Amino acid sequence: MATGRTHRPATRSRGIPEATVARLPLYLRALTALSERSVPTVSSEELAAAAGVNSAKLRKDFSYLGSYGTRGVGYDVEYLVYQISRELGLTQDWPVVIVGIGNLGAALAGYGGFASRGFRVAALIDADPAMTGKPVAGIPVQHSDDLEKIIEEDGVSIGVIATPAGVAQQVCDRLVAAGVTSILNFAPTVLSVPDGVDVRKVDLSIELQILAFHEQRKAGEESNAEAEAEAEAETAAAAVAPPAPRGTTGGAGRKGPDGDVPAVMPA
Amino acid sequence: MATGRTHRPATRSRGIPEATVARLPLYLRALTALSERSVPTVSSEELAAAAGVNSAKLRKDFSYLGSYGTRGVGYDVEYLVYQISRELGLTQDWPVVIVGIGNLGAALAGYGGFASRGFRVAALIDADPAMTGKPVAGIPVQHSDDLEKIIEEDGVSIGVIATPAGVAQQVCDRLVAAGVTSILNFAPTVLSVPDGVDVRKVDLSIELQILAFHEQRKAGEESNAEAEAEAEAETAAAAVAPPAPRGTTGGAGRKGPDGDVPAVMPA
DNA sequence: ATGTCTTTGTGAACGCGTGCACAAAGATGG
DNA sequence: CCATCTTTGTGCACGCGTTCACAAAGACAT
Repeated sequence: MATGRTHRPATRSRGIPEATVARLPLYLRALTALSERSVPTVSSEELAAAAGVNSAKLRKDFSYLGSYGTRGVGYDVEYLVYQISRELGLTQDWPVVIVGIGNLGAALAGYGGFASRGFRVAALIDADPAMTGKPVAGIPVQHSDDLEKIIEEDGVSIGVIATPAGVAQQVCDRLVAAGVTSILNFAPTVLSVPDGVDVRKVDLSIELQILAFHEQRKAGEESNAEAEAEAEAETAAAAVAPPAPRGTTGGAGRKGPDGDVPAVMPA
Repeated sequence: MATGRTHRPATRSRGIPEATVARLPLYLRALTALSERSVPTVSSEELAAAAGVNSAKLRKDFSYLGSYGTRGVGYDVEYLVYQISRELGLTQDWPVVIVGIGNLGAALAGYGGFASRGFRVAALIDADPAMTGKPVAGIPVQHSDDLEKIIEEDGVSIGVIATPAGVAQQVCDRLVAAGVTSILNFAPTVLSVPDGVDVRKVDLSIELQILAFHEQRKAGEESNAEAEAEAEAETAAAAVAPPAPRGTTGGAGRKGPDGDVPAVMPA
């Protein structure tokens, strides 16, 4: 999960739980795959397997949408594709602007998964004048001076930020001021937005860090098979690189106002 | 959040809740920013604001790691950076391979957020012979024939898949067979892996679809201010594009409009 | 029509995550 | 040394999400 919702905390949207909404695209993908293979119907068990979830969960998810299945048979693939698409709002056209055409922005511009689901890349925007006019994925890059004009003319309500972290907030502000109400943020920053604007964040390095955590745990488990492990590796760690917990009062402990402090060099 | 864990369902890892682990990188980022500005200490309130979370949640999260704060003062920034880094396993070096050097793979290879957090790009791998030897982000691309050798020689345990969906599963199988135990998957497919292997998924289009859902809801709310809205737009929608609820034998019907095929083009 | 068999839809129980609210801990000043 | 003030750490309650398990619904055969 590279995901993390930000705004709109636990507000059930129109009776459909957030967790369910987040899984609908998953079902939709599995269903379109079946549709292409001309499979007419599918059971909750089969579809759940294809989507990588539990079948009970899938049935409950669908129950929020309505009773679209047939007992004893399963779900009609085409019908379900349509119902989910409609629920997600994919039956209409969503113009999207991508701001920041670096490697990532270019990758996004060329990503087939967008166009295939109702998202249309209305414009690519970059602050670098050298990029202006250069076609990326077949679309000419426009200069960020025209950001407001582009958004208003095309009625864009969804913006993707793929800029460096330093300028993400100001880009965000301009997008919002121009009328964008949903933002997908790839920059590693916390964006602050007014009420009514949704922000979703995708952070590439966070996912890796979570993997590292589990990886470390796996490695630790197999070496310290016994109990011993439980007793905080604190002492051992302290021997390696021990910034003092706090100046402390009495302790002679090396207080380090700016002690060496290991690793994690600045981004 | 663009994210979604896959394997390892609700297993509390060593007493630290998954939800907390997922937030640690967030805190770490905020803390390193403070560290760069040489801020010595920070209160839970301030740090929570910087990380975009609730302060009670932050304190509870930290309480799982231990008592690293000082009442009446706050947390020592440097010390906390170290503790979180250690908990996440970032004090050690994690060699990572990226498979599939298209636009996205190239973006990942050059992403600063990796190197700055203990992740080292050990190799870039692509199946296209034309790519072999070509430097991307300063690292020469290697051919996928050498995948197993690279992984074993470098002791790589984390792999990133940025290939087209069609080959993601086989790439995954080869990675796992060669010894990789954590996988970050950018291909829009459900990967199946043996027990003991962690998979995390980042799907760019899923995030947009979730945004679209909320966007649609927002738009619907303001236009249908009254009750009327509640009564399923079923009939109206059916008039627009109504695949029969149970196509049965007759209508083979509209094949999937979108070639789902994901892109993330290989070269 | 009737019975059997498959699969959905959901009531209910459970567990995790979140947020409140407060006591305990320590800093700071007199 | 005592009083006051700030901020942490956490017990507790609540709500969301997940899972189980089963009754109801329909297909299908006889």
